[in-house]
Amino acid sequence: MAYRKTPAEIRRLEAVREHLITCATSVVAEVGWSQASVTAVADSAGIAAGSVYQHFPSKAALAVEVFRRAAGREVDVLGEVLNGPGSPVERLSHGIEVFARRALENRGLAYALLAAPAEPAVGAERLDFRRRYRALFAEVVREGMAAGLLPSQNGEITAAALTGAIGEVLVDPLGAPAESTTDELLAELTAMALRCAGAPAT
Amino acid sequence: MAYRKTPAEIRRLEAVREHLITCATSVVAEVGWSQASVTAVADSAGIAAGSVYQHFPSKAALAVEVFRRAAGREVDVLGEVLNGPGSPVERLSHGIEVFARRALENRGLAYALLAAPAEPAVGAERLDFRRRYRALFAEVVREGMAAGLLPSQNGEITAAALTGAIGEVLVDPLGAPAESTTDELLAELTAMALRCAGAPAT
DNA sequence: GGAAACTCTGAATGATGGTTCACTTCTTTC
DNA sequence: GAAAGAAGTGAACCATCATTCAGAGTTTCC
Repeated sequence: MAYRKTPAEIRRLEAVREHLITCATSVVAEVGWSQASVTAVADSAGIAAGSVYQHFPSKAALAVEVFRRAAGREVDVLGEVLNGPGSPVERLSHGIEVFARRALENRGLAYALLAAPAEPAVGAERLDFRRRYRALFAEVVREGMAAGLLPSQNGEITAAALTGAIGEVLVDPLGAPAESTTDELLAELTAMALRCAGAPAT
Repeated sequence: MAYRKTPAEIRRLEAVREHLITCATSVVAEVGWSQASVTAVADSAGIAAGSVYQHFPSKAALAVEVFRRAAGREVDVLGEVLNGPGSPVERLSHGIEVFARRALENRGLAYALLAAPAEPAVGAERLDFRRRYRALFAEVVREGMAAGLLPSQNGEITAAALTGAIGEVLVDPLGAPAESTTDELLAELTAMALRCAGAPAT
């Protein structure tokens, strides 16, 4: 026995891996998936292209990890709000506002997560996360119906519609330069979502 | 002067071009953009790969033409209904039903137009057509507001939301095998859309 | 210090798939 | 029928990147 990774070495490698993921996320947020070559990502992290393969078996695996980390944060935040305190309708409204505000504050990343062209592996991951958003919304809609706050409806379909509607509304502003009327956009978006779920006008 | 295309020859060439577009559309509907290689498309049309370049300067140009033709038909049909007879709310409901029914009847193509991963040129075209859908919906929403049938709202945002919502609701069933409950889906979808625009419950 | 085991490097490799082109085949005109 | 010009062919070409790998540099442990 002549070599055994010391704890410090293990930590260093882990840190490099994390740094790589962080840098890759930045690159993707800036130039999109299609322009985020292994070389570009490695350069951004200050390592050689070949070294990427010490941490990930393939570019796709790295891309999936980048997507999962970033999208996972959003699902977590949204779930936190949607399952938090307040009436179902309040939670829905607040959840959408928080989601949209976060997206508008990090447009590049949001666009990458929501809509930017990506390799198949990332596309599959995106579908999976859309399903999670749907599930979160569907649960709130069901609770709203149970509480008599929302009219009878197919919660799954409304949830899918909310997911698509929010994405579409955000994507166009995401492509455009900084929107001066963020607040109006958020107000209209949440109002639309409440109508979509059938919440009575305030 | 020793050669000059005869009218019949011009027609023949035009027919070949049309046939190529038709076959390319079928291939895309069946296997998606990413699998629709020049060779596959040419094979399907019964010509050599090189011959494609007698009709289009690049694969991207052919892909864009395929997209425009197919998406243009849908925009036309939707516009026809949305600008047809009836109250704004009726037109909106009917338009969405027609759009969704057509999509469900040609799932492969609908998926290709709405969501399938595609090269940048097609992606740009997709954005453009989404804007057209939005414009059509926005006009109906405005008319509904003017007629006092819909509450005050930002028509552009509602239109974007409708576009995204319909796409999202359809895409999942589009991926799944034939839905036995098409009618229920259509009913829920139109009901959701009317709520989204703020039409009073029937 | 030195052998063993590992990490890092970046140029070479390889796969993919759009595009080109020398050549063949077909059309037109005289 | 023959020359001129165009369309059709498909194998070769080429550009793009992800991936590999032989060698250089580091770390570990005796």
